[in-house]
Amino acid sequence: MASDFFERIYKIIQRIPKGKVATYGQIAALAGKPHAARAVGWALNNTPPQLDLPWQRVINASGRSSFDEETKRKLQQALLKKEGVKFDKSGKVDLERFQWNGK
DNA sequence: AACCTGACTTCGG
DNA sequence: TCCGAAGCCAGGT
Repeated sequence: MASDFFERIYKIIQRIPKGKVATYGQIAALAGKPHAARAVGWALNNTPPQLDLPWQRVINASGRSSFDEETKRKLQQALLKKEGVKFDKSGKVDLERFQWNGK
């Protein structure tokens, strides 16, 4: 578990400012592995809750929540809305506007 | 080492 | 918009 890759991912996610979002692929790229989007998802799914990571700010390349269950999608959207991120009717985020620039 | 699964992404149809 | 297939990475249900 204690791989550098994970450490980098955690740090990167913690750098995402409130009111902004990032995609799995983007995080993977910042972590040094442009094609490890899936691994990022795996990492998040296995992240200890006590780390208090803003996981809600991580969404897929379509600007949507990747959860199957609607209850979880709603939760994620609710948390983001509270931070100022807006969703359209279909539950999509305007990435052009809310995606974190990486700085 | 091989095989499977997954909070992914991209391309076609 | 929706679905399937292929490519990619890490860990082991």
